[in-house]
Amino acid sequence: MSEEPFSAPHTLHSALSRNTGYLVSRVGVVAQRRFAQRMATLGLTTRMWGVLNVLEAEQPITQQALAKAIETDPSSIVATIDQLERDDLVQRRPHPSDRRANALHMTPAGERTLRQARKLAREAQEELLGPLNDDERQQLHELLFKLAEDAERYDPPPLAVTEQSSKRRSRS
Amino acid sequence: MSEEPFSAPHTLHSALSRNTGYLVSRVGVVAQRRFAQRMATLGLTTRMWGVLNVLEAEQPITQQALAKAIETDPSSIVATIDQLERDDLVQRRPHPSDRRANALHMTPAGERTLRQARKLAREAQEELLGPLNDDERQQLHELLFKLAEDAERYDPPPLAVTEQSSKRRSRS
DNA sequence: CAGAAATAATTGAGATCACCCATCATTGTT
DNA sequence: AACAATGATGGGTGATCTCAATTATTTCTG
Repeated sequence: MSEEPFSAPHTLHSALSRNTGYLVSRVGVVAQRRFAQRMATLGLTTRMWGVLNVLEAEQPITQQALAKAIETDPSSIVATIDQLERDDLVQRRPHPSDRRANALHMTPAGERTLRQARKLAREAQEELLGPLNDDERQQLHELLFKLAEDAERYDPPPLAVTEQSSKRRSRS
Repeated sequence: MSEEPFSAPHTLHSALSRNTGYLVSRVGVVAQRRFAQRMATLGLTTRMWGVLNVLEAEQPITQQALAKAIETDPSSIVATIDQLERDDLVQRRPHPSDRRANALHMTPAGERTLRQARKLAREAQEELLGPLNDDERQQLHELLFKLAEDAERYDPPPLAVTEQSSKRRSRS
């Protein structure tokens, strides 16, 4: 009897929201979208923001290392750095011991922009986590961190699917 | 302060993983990617999976309502239904009272496929939530659900920004 | 030490996808 | 009857991701 033929749609459908995976994914894109919007204010993309963050922590870094750190294709880094260099937020300098590589450095302007970006990031965070109290935020963060850590260990990026598996593997 | 010049990259950088927003987003894409891979096994995309789920819950539904339910553009629905119909998982029937609309119905094959898809979804879920115990899973789900609920209320999908008055673009 | 293999940066070609607009048929409104 | 709103659809655009190929340089190996 409770089966209305063409009932109201109303988003976040229960049939889907049962799946935690669906929820992470969904919340993830919304978070990303909002974040991107905020960052656009400073002329930054999410990736540029990522670069600045990593760069601040590991000042002279190589583009390869950077690519791994922000989990993206090395070829995508190129354009990102191009942009950042154009905006004078980052500099490509010659790597001291490897002439193939670039040593990426942040400029003073880059640091300034990063500070502003941090403010926006906090705002975005606040907006996203609005409905949660401090305890819950803490919990959520820890849980997600575990997943992120684990996921990454297991996630053999969609590339290199079934090769001869004759690839040298990194060993830490 | 030990500042190694070109230290190891190692993914999931601390500078980024501090942001819960970054974590959701990151975990979200990984989850989605894996999920999609699994679903591809059955010839399904994530969106098709979403359609089947909603459809099962609200049998005769209109494409518009469906679009809202799975949070996507109505025009994207068209191709999705085309595919599902081609695979004989879904049928477009005439809407009883509105000749513009289609009444979407699931076929028996659709139900079968959905059941199999559910199995895969459980597997994916299991893989994703591997490092968490039952309590934690429960917690995570509830937290994400709150966020999803809230986000969606606030999220004025990137479309229909404000009115025609918001033509401002950042340029530097 | 020469030659081979691996690595760093880069370019460019597809492929995919989200978003948007215009169109057409139909419905609802006055 | 005229007009606005809605459902389905097609098409077009731009952004993004992925992959392959290229060049320069370094590292490995016999």
